[in-house]
Amino acid sequence: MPRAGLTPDGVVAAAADLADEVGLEALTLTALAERLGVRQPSLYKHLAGLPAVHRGIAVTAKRELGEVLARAAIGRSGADALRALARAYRDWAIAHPGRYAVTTRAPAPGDLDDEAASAAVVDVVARVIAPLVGTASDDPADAADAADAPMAPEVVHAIRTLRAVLHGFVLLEREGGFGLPTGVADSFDYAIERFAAGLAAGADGVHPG
Amino acid sequence: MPRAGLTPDGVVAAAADLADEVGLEALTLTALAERLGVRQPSLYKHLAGLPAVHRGIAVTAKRELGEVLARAAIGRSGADALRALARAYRDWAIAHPGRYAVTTRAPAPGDLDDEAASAAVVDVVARVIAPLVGTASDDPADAADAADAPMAPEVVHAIRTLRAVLHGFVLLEREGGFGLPTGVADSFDYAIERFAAGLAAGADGVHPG
DNA sequence: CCTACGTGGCTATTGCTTATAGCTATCCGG
DNA sequence: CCGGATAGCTATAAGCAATAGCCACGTAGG
Repeated sequence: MPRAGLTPDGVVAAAADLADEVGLEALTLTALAERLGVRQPSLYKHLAGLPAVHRGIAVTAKRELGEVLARAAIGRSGADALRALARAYRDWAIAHPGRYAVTTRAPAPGDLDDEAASAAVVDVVARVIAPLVGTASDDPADAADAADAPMAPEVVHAIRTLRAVLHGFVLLEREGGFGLPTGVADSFDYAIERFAAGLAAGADGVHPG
Repeated sequence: MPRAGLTPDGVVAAAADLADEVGLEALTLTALAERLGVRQPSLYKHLAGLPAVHRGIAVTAKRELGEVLARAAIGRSGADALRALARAYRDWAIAHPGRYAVTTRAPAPGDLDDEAASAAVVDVVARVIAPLVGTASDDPADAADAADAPMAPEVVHAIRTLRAVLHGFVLLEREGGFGLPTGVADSFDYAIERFAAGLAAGADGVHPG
């Protein structure tokens, strides 16, 4: 019996692809082992069970998402960067449903790799959003600062809000939460424009007129 | 062996409570049967398996949520109604995690009860949001109209956006997607205020200044 | 009153899942 | 070239949903 030559990283990579194809719920160790040409218990030589597989997918997926978002925002600023970031997020989530499903899970406390990957994603979003918050100063230096200094509460709120919009939209779209798929892309663009407008409106002025 | 006197509705009610307590993922037929003082296969005399249990929870939960939202919006209008609706949504979702998890699933096509319950929730949201969309006319008649006539695309977009914000926030909060729980309520309020401000800003004016 | 049928609850079983225990053969370092 | 670490295997346990088939409860009909 020749060895299959598996590695933890290889198993995780195969698991991520399989999760994207069949959905995270349908990702079983048996199916994963079959794809790797190996019996199910053999996977335990490389990873400590299904939770470890999920965690592995989460770390690589967060790294990928962080890179995709960063690339999308390169060379753009202001609302333009926000639009590009949002579209890249949605496109990636739709293209990688299995990876995405595990991306929103918080890292286990003390899991440094996972924490770093998660922080990298938040950092990209922070750099795009910080200049848009409140009285919308367009000084690029603000964006750089946002990564180093502790963020202002309003920036934290804005980041969470954007993540909620993005995450909620992707999830509702995927689970068919919207009635017809008609114009979901338009609705998404609308959501991003409204969010940008809301940020630009500043800390006051909720009531129209 | 005396009969336990179960009914489909009773089983669903117990399942909803159990799901809130242990989480939807941990809601097993075995645990549900045990709580009802019955063996697991007996449940099949009343409901066609786990998917039917989920569907039953979904219908009752959507009805409950629709009522809670409607009650919260009574006697309020404009951004006030929006705030009350949003808080009621979040409170209910946090208080009923099991029910909530199944609330966002789309009804099976042709499932009239589920479709009606889902439509009722959307209807409440529509009545609150419609007056706030675009140039924010405050005529209460608009709200009533929104339920009867086909909704304008912008209203559909706005409803979807609000649902995405609410759903995304609740999910990220529950899964610990936000780093520290610090100020999540503040962030939620911020999100709603920004959303309201974005609606009030009208269809144009994305760029600040 | 009392019988007979419908049905609610049961046991037994199947097939799927994750996970562990223990064996063997392979590969690499000394 | 040999010996130890280990990658893969078989066998197996425990928990899950779901089906098949049995039996006793309880009530509708005579």
